[in-house]
Amino acid sequence: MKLAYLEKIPQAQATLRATGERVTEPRVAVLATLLSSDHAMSHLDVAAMIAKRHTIDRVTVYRVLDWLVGVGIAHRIAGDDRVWRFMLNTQASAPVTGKNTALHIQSHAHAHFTCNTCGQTFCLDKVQPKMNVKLPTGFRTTEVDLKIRGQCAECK
Amino acid sequence: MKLAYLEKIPQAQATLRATGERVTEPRVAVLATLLSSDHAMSHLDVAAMIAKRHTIDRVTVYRVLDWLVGVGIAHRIAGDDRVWRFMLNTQASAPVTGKNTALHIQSHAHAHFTCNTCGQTFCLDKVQPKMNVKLPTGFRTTEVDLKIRGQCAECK
DNA sequence: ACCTTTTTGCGACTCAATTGCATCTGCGAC
DNA sequence: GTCGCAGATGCAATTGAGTCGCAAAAAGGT
Repeated sequence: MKLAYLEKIPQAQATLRATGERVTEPRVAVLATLLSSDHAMSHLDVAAMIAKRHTIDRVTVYRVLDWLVGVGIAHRIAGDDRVWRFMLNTQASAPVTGKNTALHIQSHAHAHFTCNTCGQTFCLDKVQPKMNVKLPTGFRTTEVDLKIRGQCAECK
Repeated sequence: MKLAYLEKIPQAQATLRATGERVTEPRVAVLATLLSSDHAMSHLDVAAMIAKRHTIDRVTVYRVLDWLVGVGIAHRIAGDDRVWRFMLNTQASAPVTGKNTALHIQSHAHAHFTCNTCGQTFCLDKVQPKMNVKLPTGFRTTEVDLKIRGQCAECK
């Protein structure tokens, strides 16, 4: 069962406190919103959700979202509509560190799925892409994103 | 050896003629520009390149670029700066058609490399990502993009 | 409760991309 | 060759995501 926004507030506060940074009301609200969502949200999605209960400035939402990315709680996904979407990190979505020309992506490479029908983007934590990618000589890898488009289970 | 813009014009005209659509001067110019580039170009890159010889409206560049994508000659890549970049398709970059839950990406999945230093994006045609991705039940795949970030051979 | 540092809110701004509309042009028909 | 018109272009105005500067507000240690 999916818990709603309000019920996620304590968890959001705890997570924020664990960072050692300031626990502000907008940060709690944004994080609780992300916690209550199973798909990636744009800054506007987040702002609209919060606006049902509090007033919040769109710029603050942008800044909190960026800050969450900076401290490693969330990550951003480039959408096909040139809008950033945000989603919480999980253990399974740690950054991939490559070695040299022959890159062997161990596991935990980052995979996203975007539904062409409903437009929602999901983070495929359980997906373990085993990729054997041979880059041209002299190329070094620091990060890998796998983006899959298609239709989700709801939209078939 | 990399051929320059002017020398690519006949090839551009031939490719356009093959589509059966109108062969206009802006289309030839845009396509010749893409043909003369080894990396992905933004609409502004293209417009600036063409502007050295002809005058062209930015909106026309947008429209021609979109049209090239529509007829299957080029494809667009979402950059981290929310700017679209365009690159010609090659045989090796055909769309991937998935089957069902257990997706087995044969080959020719689309891979791009973006250099964190010089910012250029290359299409990795020679890369044959062998991926074995297991999607959640009910998800169907129509398209796959692999985006790799790091440093290119020039920028080490 | 006080003080310092960090965040927030607000307004103005940037810039890629889009839209509406009038004009022009590629190209098939004659 | 030139005529006609569907389709393409140019221009001006608009949209909308994201950013910046700055003054006011709030977090958290003392």
